[in-house]
Amino acid sequence: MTISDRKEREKEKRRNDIVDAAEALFFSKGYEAVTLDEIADKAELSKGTLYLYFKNKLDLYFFVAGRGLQIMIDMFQETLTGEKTGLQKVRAIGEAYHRFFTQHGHYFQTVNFWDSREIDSYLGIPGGETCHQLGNQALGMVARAVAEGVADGSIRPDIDPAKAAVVLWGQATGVFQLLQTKVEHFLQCHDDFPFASVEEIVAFFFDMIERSLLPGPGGKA
Amino acid sequence: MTISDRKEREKEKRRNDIVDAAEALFFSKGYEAVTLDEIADKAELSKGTLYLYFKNKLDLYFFVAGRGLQIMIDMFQETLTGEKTGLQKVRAIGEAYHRFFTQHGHYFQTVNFWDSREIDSYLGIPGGETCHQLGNQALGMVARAVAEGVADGSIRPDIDPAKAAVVLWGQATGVFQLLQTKVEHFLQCHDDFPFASVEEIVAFFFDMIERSLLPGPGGKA
Amino acid sequence: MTISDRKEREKEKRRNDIVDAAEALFFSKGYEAVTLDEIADKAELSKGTLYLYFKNKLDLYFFVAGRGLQIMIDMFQETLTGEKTGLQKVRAIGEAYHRFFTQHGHYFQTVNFWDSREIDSYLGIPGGETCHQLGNQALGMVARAVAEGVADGSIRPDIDPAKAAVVLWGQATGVFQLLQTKVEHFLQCHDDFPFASVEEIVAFFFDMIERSLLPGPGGKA
Amino acid sequence: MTISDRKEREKEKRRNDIVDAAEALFFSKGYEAVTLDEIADKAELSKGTLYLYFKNKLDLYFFVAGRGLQIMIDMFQETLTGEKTGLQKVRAIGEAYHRFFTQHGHYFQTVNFWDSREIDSYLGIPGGETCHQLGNQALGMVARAVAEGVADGSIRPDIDPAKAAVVLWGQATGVFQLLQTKVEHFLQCHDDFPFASVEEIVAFFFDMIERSLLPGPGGKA
DNA sequence: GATGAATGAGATTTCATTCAT
DNA sequence: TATGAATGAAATCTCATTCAT
Repeated sequence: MTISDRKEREKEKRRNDIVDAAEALFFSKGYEAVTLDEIADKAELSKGTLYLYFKNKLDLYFFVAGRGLQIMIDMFQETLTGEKTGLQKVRAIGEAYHRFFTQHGHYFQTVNFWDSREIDSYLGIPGGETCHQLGNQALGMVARAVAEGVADGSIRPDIDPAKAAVVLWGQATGVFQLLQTKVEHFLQCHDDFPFASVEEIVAFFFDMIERSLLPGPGGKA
Repeated sequence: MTISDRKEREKEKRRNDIVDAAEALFFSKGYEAVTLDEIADKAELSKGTLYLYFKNKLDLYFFVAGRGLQIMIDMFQETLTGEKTGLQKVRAIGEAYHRFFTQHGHYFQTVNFWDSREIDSYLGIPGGETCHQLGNQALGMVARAVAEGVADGSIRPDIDPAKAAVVLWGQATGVFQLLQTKVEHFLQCHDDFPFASVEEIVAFFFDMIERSLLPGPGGKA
Repeated sequence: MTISDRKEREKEKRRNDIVDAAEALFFSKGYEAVTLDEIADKAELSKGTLYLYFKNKLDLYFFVAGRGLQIMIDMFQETLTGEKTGLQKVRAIGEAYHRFFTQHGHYFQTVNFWDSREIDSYLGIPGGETCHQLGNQALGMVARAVAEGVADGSIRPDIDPAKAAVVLWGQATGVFQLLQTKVEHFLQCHDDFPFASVEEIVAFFFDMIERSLLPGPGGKA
Repeated sequence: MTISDRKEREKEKRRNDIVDAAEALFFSKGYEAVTLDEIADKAELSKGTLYLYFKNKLDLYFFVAGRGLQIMIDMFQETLTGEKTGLQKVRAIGEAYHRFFTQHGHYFQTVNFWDSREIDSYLGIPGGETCHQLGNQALGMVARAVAEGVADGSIRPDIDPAKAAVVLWGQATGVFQLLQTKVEHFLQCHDDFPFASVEEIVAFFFDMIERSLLPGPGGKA
C-alpha cells in the first residue's frame, strides 16, 4: 500500500517537475518556439522520458493550461466565502477572474490557448480532458452564482443561469484577451479617441455587466 | 507608367490567386495542418514563388484574415445606412458582426486567430499590418456609433465611446468564439442546467448589451 | 540439491513461458514488429525480467528457432525408423523437412532467420549456441544417411557424404524459402510460363535430387 | 527538353551518390548497424534530403539490392553470348551466379536480404518493386535457358522450364547462402566428417544439377 | 520572376537495454 | 529475483524557408 503510494507520489512529482520545466519555457518563449529537447534538458530528463508522461507537446501544454485553470478555480472558490448575494458572487467571480488575468497573465494565455481550440482537438488528449473538466467546473460556478442571484432577487428573474454563464464567461474572456494582446497599442494610439487606462476599461466592463443583471424596469418585454 | 501599372495589377491578381488557394485550404484544415506545398500545388505555382508574394506562411494567413476583416467592415457599412440613432447603430453593428460570424464562420476564425496574437507578432508583416489597419477601422466604427448615441441621447451620457468600443468588441468576440468552439458540447451537456440554443444565447447577449447602454436610473454614481 | 533442482526446474519453466509468449507474437507479426513490451505483457512479467532469462531480443528469438529445430529433428528421427536404404533415408529426411516446412511454416521461418545469419552473430548468445548445436545435429543426420547410402549402394559411390549433406541442406532450404516468400506471386504471374502448383514444384525438386544421387552411368568422369 | 533532361540526369546522379554512400556503409556494417545520419553525412547531404529520394531506410537498402541484381543480370547476359546448348546456358548462368556470389559477396547478401522477405513487405516500396522486376527477369532467363535445352535436346524433355527455374534458383541461392554464412565453421569443424573446401562443394553442387537435367534412362515415368 | 531541390531543425515515436530499488 | 522507470539512440517524417539556376 505505502510502497505503491510512494511510487504514485513520486510519479506525480516527476510529472510535476516536467510541467515546471515546460511551463517556464512556454511562459518565456511561447508554445511554438519551445522544443521538446529544451524541455527535456531543463527537466534534466531524456526526451523519451517526456513521452512516458505526456502524449505530445500539446498534451504537455494543456497540462500547463490545467494548472492555470486550477489556480483560477481556487481563486474563485476563495472569493466565494462569506455571506454574499448571488449578484455579489457573480461580481466576486468576475473580479477574481480579473485578478487571475492580472496576476497570472501567462496562465491566462495558456487557458485562452486551450479555450480557442475546438473541442474535438483536445478530447482524447489527457491534458485536454483535464482542461475540459476544469473549464466546465468554472462555468458551473458562474452558473450557480447566477442561479443564486435569481433566487435571492439580486439578479433579475427572467435570466437563465446557464445562458448567462456562457455569455458572461465569453464576454470577460474576450475583453481580457483584447486587453492582453492589444493593450499596449490602445494606450498609445488615441488618434480619434482618448483611450483610457486598462483599469478604467475593466471598471467600465464590470459596470456594464452589473447593469445588465440588475433587476429593474428594463426587463425584457 | 502603364507598364508598371499592368505589372502591378498582374502581381495583385497573382497574389489574389494564391490567397484563394490558401484560403480554401486554411478553411478546410486549419492553419497548422496546411503546408505550403499544398498551397503551391493548389495555386499551380512552385513553393518558392509563394515567397515572392508573401513574407511567410503567417503573412499569407493574415492576408486571408484581412479579407475577412474587409468583408466584416463592408457588412458594417451596409448596415449603417438609413436613419438610425446611435444605439440603433451599435445594435446594427452587433447584429452585422453576428451575421458575419454566422455566415462567414471561417473568416471569423481567421480574424480571431489574428486577434488573439500580440501586436508585436504581426507588425512588420504586410498581412498583419493590413489586419491592424482594418481592425482599427472596425473599432473606430463602433466608437463612432457609441459617440453618436451619447450625442443623440440614445445611450447614457456617462459612457466613454472609446472604452465602450473596446469592451463591446471584446465581449462580442469572446461570446462568439466560445459559441464557435464549444457550442456543440454545451448544447449536449445540460447536466446541471438546461442549455439553451445558440440563438437564445445570442439574443440574451444582445439584450444584456442594450440594457447596459440604455440611459436610466442605474447611472454610475 | 533438491532445492537448487527445483529452482532450476522453475527457472526452466519460467523461461518456457516466456518463449511461449514470444513465439506467439513472433509468429503473428514477425521479429522486428514485436516489442519486448508486448512479450512482457503477454508473459505477465516485467520487461526487465525478460533480461534475467535471455540475453536480448535476438537470444529470445533464437530460443524459438531452437524449438523449431528440435521439432524438425524429432520429425527426422521419427521418419528414420524402420528398414530403409540410405537413399530412402535421405528421401525420408527430405520429405520430413518438407512436412516440417508445410506444417510448421512459422518455425521454418525462425530457423531460416537463424540460418541466414553469420555464425559470429549468434555464437556467444545462448539461444544461438543451441541453434548451432541442433543445426549441426540435423546436418549430421543427413550426412549419415548419405554415408549409409554410399555404403549400401543405393547412392553412387563417388559422393562425399559431408559435401552432399551441405549441398542437400542448402538446396532444400533455398527452395522452400523461395516457395514461402514468393509462392503467391509465382502462382499468379504466368505470363511467360505456366507456373505449376507448389506441390508439383516440390515433387520436381525431389525428383531432381534423387536423380543426382542415384548410381548410374552419369558418374562424373 | 535538354534542360529537363539535364535535371533528370542530375537527379539520377544524386540518387546514385546517395546509394553509393549507403552501399559503402551497409557493406561494412550491415543493414541494422547503419544509421541514416551516417548515410546523410557520408553523402554530404541532410537527412531530410534522403527522404526526397527514398521512402525510408529499407527502400534505400533495396536500391542497393537492385544494383546487385542488375550486376548479376549483366553477368548472366554476358555469359549467354556465343553458341551454346540450353544445358550449357543453364550451366553458364549457374557459374555466373557463382561468380557473382564470389566476386560480389556483399551484393549477394543484399539480394538475399530482399529475397528472404515476403512479397507484401516490399511491393509498394520503389526499391522493392525494382528488385521484384529484376528478380523476375533473372528467373525468366533461367527458365528460357531450360526451355531452350528442352527444345534442343540437351535437357530431358519431361522437364517443365518454369518449375525447373524456380527450383534451380532456390537451390543455388540456398547453397550459396549456406556457404556464405556457415562456411568458416564448416571448414573448421570436421568432427564427424572431413569437410571439403568451398570449391569442392560448389563443384559437387553443379555436378548434381547437371545430372538431374541430363536426358537419360531415369526419366520420370 | 519562377523554380524546385536542398536544407536543417524539430516533432513524434519507438525500443532495446540498463539500473536503482 | 523482479520491477518498471529511465535512457539514449535512432527512425520516420514533416515543413517552413532558402538559394542556385
